Amino acid sequence: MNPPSQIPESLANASQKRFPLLLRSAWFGLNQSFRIRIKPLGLTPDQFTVLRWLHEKKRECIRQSDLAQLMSSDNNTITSIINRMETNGWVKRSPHIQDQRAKQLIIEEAGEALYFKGQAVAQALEDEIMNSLSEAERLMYLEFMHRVTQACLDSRDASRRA
Amino acid sequence: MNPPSQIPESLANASQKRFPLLLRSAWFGLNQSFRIRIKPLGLTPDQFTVLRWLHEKKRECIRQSDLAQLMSSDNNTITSIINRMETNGWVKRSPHIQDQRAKQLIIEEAGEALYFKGQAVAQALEDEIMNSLSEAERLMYLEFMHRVTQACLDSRDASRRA
DNA sequence: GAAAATTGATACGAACACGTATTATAGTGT
DNA sequence: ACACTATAATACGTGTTCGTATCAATTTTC
Repeated sequence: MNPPSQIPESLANASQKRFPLLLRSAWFGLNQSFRIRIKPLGLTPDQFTVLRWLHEKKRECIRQSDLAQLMSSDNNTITSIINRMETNGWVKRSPHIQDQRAKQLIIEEAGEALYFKGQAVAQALEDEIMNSLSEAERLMYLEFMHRVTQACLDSRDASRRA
Repeated sequence: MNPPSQIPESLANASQKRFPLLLRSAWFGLNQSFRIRIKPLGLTPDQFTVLRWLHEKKRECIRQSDLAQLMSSDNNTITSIINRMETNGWVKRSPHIQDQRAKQLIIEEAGEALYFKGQAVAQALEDEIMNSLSEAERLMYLEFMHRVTQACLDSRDASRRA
C-alpha cells in the first residue's frame, strides 16, 4: 500500500547495473550478516579480520602498519582496534627488534581459539554466498573481482598522491 | 629490505581467490578514493549517497526508513546523517501526510547543486574502475555481482530472522 | 656526522555503524 | 472501545573510519 515499500524492486531498477551501488550493498550485507553470526563469540567483523591476519602471518613479524596495509585500513584505526583487543587479552604488542618505532603484533592463545571458532562461521558464510554462482561462473567472477579490486586500490593510491 | 613490506605480493597470494577479502578491499578502496575526490565539495561519501537517492526519488515520498533500506543502512544512522545535512541546509524534514510518525525527506536547492557536482566525480570514478574490464567482461561481471549482492542481502535478512 | 625528510605509533575530534531502549503513532484483533 | 502488536523516529553508548597534529625513531641527503 505504501508507495516506496517494495525495496527489492527499486534495487532491481536503479542499481542493477551500477557498480558502486552493488558494491556498497554487497559489502554491507555481508558485513551485517557476519556481524550477527559471530556476535555470540563477542567478536566484531573487524576484530576477526585482525585475528585472521595475525594467525596466517604468525611466522612473520607483523607491525601495526603492516596490518593496516593488509586490511586496506590505516594506522589510526589499527591502533584503536588493537587497544581493545589487547585489553581483552587476544593479542599483544611486542617491541620490534630492528625498528624501535615499531611494535610487533602477536596473537595470544585466547585470540587464536576465538579465531578458529570465527573461521568456521566465516567459511560457512562464504560458501553460502558463492553458491549463488556455478563453478565456472565463480572462477570468472573471482578473476574479474580481483582486477576490479586492484583498480579500486590503485585509484585510492592515485587520489592520495594527487 | 623490510620483510613484510611488499603488500601487493601478499594480496596476490592470500586473498586472490577469497571473496570476503576482495570485497572488503574493493569497498574500502573505492570509498576512500571517492572520499578524497569529493572532499573539496565538503561532502562525505555517505552524504553524497543520501543526495543521490533523494534526487532520483524526488517525485516519490521518501521517509527516513525508506532511505535506510535504499542505502542498506538503518534508522539510527540515517537520523544522524540527516541531522547534519539538515543543519547544512542540503535537505529538510517535512511531516508525512498519512503517517504522523514518519518524516518525509526533501532535497533542497543547495543539496541538489552539490549532488550534480558530486555526480560528475562519481561517474568519472566509476568509469575509471570499470575500465579494468572489457565490454563483454563488464556485462558478465555486473550480472554476477548482482546475484552475489542479492545473496549477501538475503543472508543478512536470514541472519536477522534467525 | 648533522640537517632534512620519512616513517611508526598515538591522541583527539568528527562522521558513521549498529545495538538497545524509549516515545509516539498506526494497525490489528477482540 | 480496548488491549496488543508493529512501525517511525530518536537518544544513548560502543566500536570503527578517517583527518589532522604530534612525538619518537629511522633513513636520506648533504
